[in-house]
Amino acid sequence: MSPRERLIETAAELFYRRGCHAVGIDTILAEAGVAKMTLYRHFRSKDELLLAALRRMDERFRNDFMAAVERRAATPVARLDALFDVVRDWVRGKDFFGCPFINVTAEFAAQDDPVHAAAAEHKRLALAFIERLAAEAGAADPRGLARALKVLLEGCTVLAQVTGQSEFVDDAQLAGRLVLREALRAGGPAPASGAECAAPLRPTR
Amino acid sequence: MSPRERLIETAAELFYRRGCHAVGIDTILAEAGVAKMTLYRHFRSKDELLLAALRRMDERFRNDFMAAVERRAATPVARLDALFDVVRDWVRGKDFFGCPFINVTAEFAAQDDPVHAAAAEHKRLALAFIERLAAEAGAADPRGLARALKVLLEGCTVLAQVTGQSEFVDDAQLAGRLVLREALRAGGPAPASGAECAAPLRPTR
DNA sequence: CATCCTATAGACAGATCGGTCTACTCGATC
DNA sequence: GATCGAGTAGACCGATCTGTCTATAGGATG
Repeated sequence: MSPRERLIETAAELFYRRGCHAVGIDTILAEAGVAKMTLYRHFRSKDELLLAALRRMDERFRNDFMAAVERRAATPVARLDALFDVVRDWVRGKDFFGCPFINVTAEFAAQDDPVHAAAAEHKRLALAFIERLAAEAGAADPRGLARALKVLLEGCTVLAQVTGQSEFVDDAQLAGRLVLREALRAGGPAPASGAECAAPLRPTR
Repeated sequence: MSPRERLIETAAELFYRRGCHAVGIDTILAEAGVAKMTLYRHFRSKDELLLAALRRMDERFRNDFMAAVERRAATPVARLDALFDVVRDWVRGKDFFGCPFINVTAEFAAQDDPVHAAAAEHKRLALAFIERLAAEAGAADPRGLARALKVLLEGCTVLAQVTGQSEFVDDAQLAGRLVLREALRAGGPAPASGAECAAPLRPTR
């Protein structure tokens, strides 16, 4: 792995688990085994390294997330439910420290800050993925359904982070099934595909 | 206002809007107009000042929040809906920088850190308030209803913070009414009080 | 008036911060 | 073999960080 790659990977991990302002450049350099001059040959500043790390996290996170959802369920409706299962696995992991994109906005509160903007862009793309699933599922209002589910997903993620209780994902999933059922009943052209929602309102695991 | 009070108030505001690690002691001292020795006479360290500021924010936040909810609606059911209205007012304000308790967990990720624990305690108390309302509303499962609503509230708060779109509160409120209707239908002893939920599924403002 | 407590102002220490600079090594290419 | 670019090691700079120290002022209480 090239020095540049090692820097981005190491920065992404350290920024995520310790916070951006709490991690110094020297720590990243030591962990990555890279000289300081090499860092500044590739990036203008610490903030640019942070931006690169965020872009990397965005790619990886969305790819992994989408792949996990699609691996877990086959139909669009089932995948909308599987969103919560994937989040559950995530928040239960020992490497879970909340959503990295929410976390950076806590340290870069200004909306027009490039770091904050990168986090907002991630949320926009993640929402678009859910909306695509919602459209495939035949929801009358895919955008509204996606936004409601996204609210539930974000909510259980932060509550799991703050309280340490992954059970909030179960509560979110139950509410999600309610929302899903309603959204598909309202104008779903394929009532048969909604059958999965009539299943018992329990987390799948 | 005593120097101690000025320190706590100033620290609460600065930590909230700029982040804990991004704000230095000297900045707080200058803003509060307090000498450095006075700070260390009242608090052992910066972290203890942060803890005091968090406790202050917890008290004020929950008091203001509960008062706003009770001012806005009279019945328990209506108050459960008004939770979202209060959050909407909050996130639309220019002094909104996300939930301060979520924000500190981004900078103090360790669950056993006192700062993180203070944030978790705040969430526990805030949830208890909603659960009390849910019980008064006659929900068959007050705990489950409260947790579902809390997930929605947290979710729309963080999405408003990251994306800058307060409309996520509307989506959350719509989903909340769905959850509320279902929770009251399941075992509500007072079906009449659930009439408010049969109202049009639109944000009240 | 004397004493005591609180608070102030500001110097100071030791560490760490982001960032720059020089000197050197290594490997590939011409 | 000479050259060049990328990377390394580490000194170095000015700024900033948390926290301690001294000296002094003012107000309340004895």
